[in-house]
Amino acid sequence: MQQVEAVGALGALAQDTRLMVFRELVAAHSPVDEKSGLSAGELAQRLGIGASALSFHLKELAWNQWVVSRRVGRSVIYSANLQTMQRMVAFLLQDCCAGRCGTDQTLISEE
Amino acid sequence: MQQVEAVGALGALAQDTRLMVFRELVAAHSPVDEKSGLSAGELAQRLGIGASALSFHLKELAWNQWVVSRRVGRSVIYSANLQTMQRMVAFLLQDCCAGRCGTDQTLISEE
DNA sequence: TCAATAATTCAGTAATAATTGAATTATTGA
DNA sequence: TCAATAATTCAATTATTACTGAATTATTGA
Repeated sequence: MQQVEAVGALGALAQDTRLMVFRELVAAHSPVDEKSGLSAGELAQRLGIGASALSFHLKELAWNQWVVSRRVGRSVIYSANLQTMQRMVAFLLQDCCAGRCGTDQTLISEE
Repeated sequence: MQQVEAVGALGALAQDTRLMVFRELVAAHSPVDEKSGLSAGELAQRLGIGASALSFHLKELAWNQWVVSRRVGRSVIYSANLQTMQRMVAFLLQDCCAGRCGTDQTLISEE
């Protein structure tokens, strides 16, 4: 990850609605179940957000790779992309303690 | 960590200058050396930022617990607070996969 | 104490971002 | 094909945020 990408990604999460959406999708996540995730409508209902606003925020999250989407019939299913978390933490701790404290190892458990 | 705190903390890092500052302090970090850190002036020089703007951004980082400061003579020394990173990742992955994928374990190496 | 250094606060300006409702696009079932 | 459902885009408004330079506060060495 690079600086500009990191600023964008952090900004994408730094918003009340988007953070709620992301955490809802993290909870709904499954590394094994291909069908895991929540539709835009389901998210709107659970979190009490207008469809328009939600769509705006989902776009922001998707653009910054926090979520991925796929269409299933009339619905669009969103799911969390946990790899972005790994890459973000690795970026933030790059050169930590000038490399002397070993944080460059794997930071979150693999899927 | 709670939602409002997390939104604030993420927003604090989601800015070009502040992210540079934080990463500079992460690189300068040391878990053992009590005197580790960089003065505001040193940071301003290294990153090419005006003193006024830097002060504004450091305040934001400090408020959100990404950095801590201490006065040493005329200088104020800033250093990264890595515990906030741990707390943030734990918050973001809370209930991950509804608890089935074990990310709730220690996420970054202890200091 | 006084000049110099280090850092922060303040005021004004410019740019960015979130929210709302209406309009639009896409997909499906009858 | 047509009405209904799901989601996104658009336009306008409001609120936040970052930056600059000047003024202020704190600390030290001569």
